[in-house]
Parts: sequence; C-alpha cells; structure tokens
Amino acid sequence: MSVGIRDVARAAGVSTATVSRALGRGPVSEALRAQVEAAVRATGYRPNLSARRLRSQATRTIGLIVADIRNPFFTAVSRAVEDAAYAAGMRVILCNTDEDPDREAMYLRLMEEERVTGVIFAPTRATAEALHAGDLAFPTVLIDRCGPPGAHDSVVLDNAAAGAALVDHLVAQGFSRIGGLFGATSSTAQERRAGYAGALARHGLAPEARACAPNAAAAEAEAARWLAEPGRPEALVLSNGRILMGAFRAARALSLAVPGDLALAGFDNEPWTDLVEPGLTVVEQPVAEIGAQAMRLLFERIAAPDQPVRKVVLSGRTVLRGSTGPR
Amino acid sequence: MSVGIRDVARAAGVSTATVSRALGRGPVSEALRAQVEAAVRATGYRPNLSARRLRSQATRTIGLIVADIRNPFFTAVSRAVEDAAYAAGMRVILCNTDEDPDREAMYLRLMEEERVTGVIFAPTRATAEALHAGDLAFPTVLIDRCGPPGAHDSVVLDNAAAGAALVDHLVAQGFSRIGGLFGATSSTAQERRAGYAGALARHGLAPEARACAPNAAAAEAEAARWLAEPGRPEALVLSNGRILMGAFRAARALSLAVPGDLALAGFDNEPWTDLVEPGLTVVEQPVAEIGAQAMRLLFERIAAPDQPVRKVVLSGRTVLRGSTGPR
DNA sequence: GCGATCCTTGAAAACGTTTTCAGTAATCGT
DNA sequence: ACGATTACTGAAAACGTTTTCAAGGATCGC
Repeated sequence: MSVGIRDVARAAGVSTATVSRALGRGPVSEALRAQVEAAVRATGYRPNLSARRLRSQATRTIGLIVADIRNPFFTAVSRAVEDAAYAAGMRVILCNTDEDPDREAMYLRLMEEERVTGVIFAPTRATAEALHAGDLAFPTVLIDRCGPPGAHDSVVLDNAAAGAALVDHLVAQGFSRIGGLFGATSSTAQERRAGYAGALARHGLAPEARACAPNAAAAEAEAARWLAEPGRPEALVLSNGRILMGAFRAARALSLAVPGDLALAGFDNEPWTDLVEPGLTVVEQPVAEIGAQAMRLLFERIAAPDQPVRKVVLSGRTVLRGSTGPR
Repeated sequence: MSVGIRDVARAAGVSTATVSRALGRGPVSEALRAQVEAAVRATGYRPNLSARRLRSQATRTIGLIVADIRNPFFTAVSRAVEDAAYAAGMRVILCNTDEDPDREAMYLRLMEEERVTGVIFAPTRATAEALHAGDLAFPTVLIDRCGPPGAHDSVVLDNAAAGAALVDHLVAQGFSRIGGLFGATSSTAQERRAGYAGALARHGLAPEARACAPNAAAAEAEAARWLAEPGRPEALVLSNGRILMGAFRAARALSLAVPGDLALAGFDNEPWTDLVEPGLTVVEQPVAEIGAQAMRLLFERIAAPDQPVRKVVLSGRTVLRGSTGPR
C-alpha cells in the first residue's frame, strides 16, 4: 500500500541503495539522480523517518524538558530552541514536568528510549542536585537552573547579581523593609534569594524571605496571607514572572497602592509588566539567547563529547519602572 | 555496547519473542514474566522506540501545528493537547508556522514522513481553503480555524456570535462609531469580522474594519496609524489577544483615555487583561477544552476512520470589564 | 483414554531504511 | 600499455524490535 524505497527503485530502474544515495548525499551520477528524483515525484514517495532513524542510529531528535510551557519564560526559550532545532534538521520533543521530580525521571527515561541526540533540561532543585556527570545517557544542557558544578553544560542567568541589583535599587529608592517571595523548587530561586539576602546584609538590613510554588495562584495566595499580617514589608522582591503576577494581584485585591503602600520588583520582562499601572520593575532575562545558547552548547557537546564542561552565565537587564518608587 | 532485547533474552534464558511479550501485553507465564523483569533490571535495558515504531507501524505520535506557541492561546491549547497525549502514551511534535503557508506545507510533509498517528492543526486561511478531504495521509483535526465544511473534523469557537456579542455590548454601552481590527491570515478573524459587521448592520451602523498581521507589534503599528487619523472611531473590536495588546499599547502611547476616548473589546482572556487599568472586556475562549476536545475528536477519528466529519463549536464567555464604558 | 482446544513458547520473518562490501567501468600516471 | 586509483552501482547485511507461524504440553469434554 504505502510506497517505499523499493517502489521508487523499481520505478527508476535502479537499486534501493542508489535511491538512498540519491536522496542523501552519496555519490550518484547526475543521470541516475535525475531518474530517481523523477521516480520519487511519480510515486509520491515519502521516506519513513522511523526506519531511517533505526538504521542510521541518528534520531535527529532533541528533548526539551521544562516545568510548564505556559510560563512565558519557558515559552520564549522553547520557541528559540525549536527554531534552532528545525533549522538544523532536528525535531523537538517537549515535556512539561510541573516541577515534579517523578515526572522529570519519567521523561528522562523516555528520552533514553527515544535515543535522543541530546536534551535541554530545566530541572527542579531536587533533581539537579542528584544529577551527576555521566548519569545521563545523552548529552545534556541545563538551562535556567543548574546542578553541581562541572556535571553538565549549562546556560543560566547571573541570578545572585540580579537579585542583588533589585535590592540595591529598592534601597536607593528609600525602602528598608524589603521582603522576598521565592519559588520553592528551583535552584534559580535560591540563588536569587541568596543575592537578595547578601545585598540586604551589605546594607545592614534584615531579610524576610518566604517561599511558594512558582505559579501565579500559589504566589497570590501566599502574598495575600503575608500582606494581611501586621507589620508587612514596604517592598517585595519576587523571584519570577509568575510570582510577580501573583503578588501584584494580591496587592490589588488588598487595595494596596503600588509603590505607596508596597513596592514591587521582580523577574522576567513579560509583555504585560509595562502595561499595568504602575509599570513593574523587573530583571529581564535574554530568553531568546538562552534558548539559542543552549542549542549551541548542545551541538558543540555532540560534536566534541569529551570537551570540558562549560557554563554560560548571562546577565539580566534591570528595567526600572514605577513600581519601585521612590518611596 | 547498547543493551538490546537479545541481551535481555539471553540474561533471562528465554527468546526475544518472550521478552517482547512480557514487556508488552502478550500471553506470558508469571514465572517467565518475573524472570524477564529481573533481567531488564539487571541489564538496564531500555526499549528502542525507533525500532518499535518501525516494526509495529504505530508511531504513537501526534503532530501539533500552530502559528506561534508564544501566543498564549496556542500555549494553553498546546499544553492541554500534550497532557492528553502523554496520558494516552503518545508523543507530540510541535511546529510553529508563523502563519506562513510554505512552512505549513513543509510541516505537513514532515508529518507524513513521521507517519504520525494524527495531527492537530491551526491552518492559515489560505491553507485551510486549499485543504480538501483526503488531501492528508493522516487523521487531522483543525482547531481555532476551519476549512471547507465537511473536509475535516474541527473544534472552533462560535466566532460570529462572539464578534456580534462584543458589538451588541458596545452599542448597549452607547458607542456607535465602532471600528474593528482583525487578523489578516485566519478564517477565525474573518468570521469574527463577519459577526461584527452583521451586528453593526443590525443596529443600523456602518462597519469600519481593517486588517493586520496577528501579532502585537503589527497591531500596535496599525492601530497607532489609525488612531492618529482624524475622525477615529469611539470604540475598537480586536480579533485576538495579541491584537488587543497591540491596540491597548497604541492607545496608551497616544495618551487616549480608555474608555473615555476609546473603548476596547477583544478576544482571549489572557491573565494580564484584568490587571491593566481599566480591565479589558474580552471574549474568553475555553482554551483547555479546545485542546482536550481536539484530542478526543482525533482519537475517535483514529478509532473509526470512516465516521462522518464532525465539527465541535464551543461558545465564548463574554467577560465585561471597564474598557467598554459606559460611554 | 483420546481428540480437540487452549496456553505458552521459540525460530524466523518481517518493518523500511542505510551502509558495507564487492565489483565494474572509466580515468590516471608513468 | 598497464597497474593503480577513482567513481559509481547493486546485492545483501544490518538496525532492534514485533509479529507471524508452528509446535509442545497441558487441560478439557465426554
């Protein structure tokens, strides 16, 4: 029923080997190549990629494992990854873990079974810490979050510096009681928290940090609880775009004036952050470049499996808007 | 090097056929099944999915072809599709066409070569119109946009009704010069425009419709141009969330008060639309249900290839907010 | 007690390619 | 002119599974 390479070979009057070579880049005379191409058109032949992958042992597939594609950060990174992948003739398998280590493990096993060429992975902290060099059967680049030094290639933000920059700016604007709400599951949030705490210490201030699940709903609930307590902070640092949105929602629900009652500074320059009133001060991550660099690192790792582990640290860009004062 | 089913068979002291059956759902005695499972654990065997797919002729793969995953509508739909797919033991290949018919054609050919089990596709108008029953070698469900009636299963919004509902509401709020900015590439935008125009006619009003590429940047540019002209409309209907964002940006850049100088009503209840001031009136699409229904239709089509073509029409929910007045 | 039926099992044949291995014809160097 | 390359080509062997197919042994009905 389905037309295979044998049918093309018969139609072109050549062997299947010649058809394969004509379609790939084997040495074939011009005359035969033309015959084969005509036969392909005549028969409507479509190569079977499963067969091709099995025989050639090159799946040309990369896995992309993220927490949740609905987080605009991952959306943007994934788009960059896919563009680079398709441009290189590769296919992407996208997996959402919802920050669940069990699902991470499941998808990593799936990647093995797919015999992927490589994987780009944003692991939870728990998984990242347990992930040592050589654990994975395929080249892997960690993004956004990274594990123990030297275990895997990675491309991350300079999170501590970015967290500190937000604190410095808030202090310069006259705030001193600066709280922080950080994601509970990622190393990234921890680093941002460390930068936040370090900067506060440098200014002789005390940190007040809390944690929540890294999504808008959980952040809103936690922020609402916190802000209703007596003696709430004057300013809040939020460790990613989803948490920032949740906190902004909570402030609005409690009718807190921003920045009068509460200043807000967060991460991820999502398109809505300059649409609300006041605009929100954020550290913008170079999302497209993160994706592109991850693919570059992955390709280079594939080309040279034994080269030393590399870590690309990108800087965030602090975008100052009305939400951070002055006090 | 890599451990295959032969190694497992040898370790378990059985044939490869028995291993295959033990791993799948063939009839195997409990004793042997246990031996096989022990051998699998001992050897660290991982089935090779390429080989499995080739031999079984079941790729268990579905293609998802959308305009741009960064559009929150597609992000949400895709997440629903992927959840349903993985729950059914299927994998998803995601493709972004950027509304380019050439890329659509390319990805459709890729889907053929992948021998996908089925495809969920949001085609441009050009492609949808050229897409007749039997054109595609695989079961296909169209989402968001649909082609000629009866050609393919589809799940769409009742776009005309939704477009009309926005106009009715604007008229009820006292607006009469109601312009519309619609995406240029999708049938969906056209249907919304038709509903918009029909409702205006019903009210004895004249439509003023323009078109733009369905992304925020293009919409902002077009809206800025339009709103700077003399005699601009009192209200604008925007055919999707990206265009709504662009128009809101343009209004803000021109310092137009919403809804005082310009009322705004659009599509897609994206999370930011109730965060801006004023909140934006929108028709909310049931994004998760669109994805889930599409998968359901696809699975049912696969189970019964010859059943009549079905079209699921979902209703939008109009969310009234401050951006639409009263005048 | 005996044929029919059922349940398990293994050997071997697919699945649709690419790649190896030879072999032929043509070209080259001297 | 002759051996050595070089450039193509086809037959056949992979690739790692699942799925026949046939057969052995147990169970069943009577």
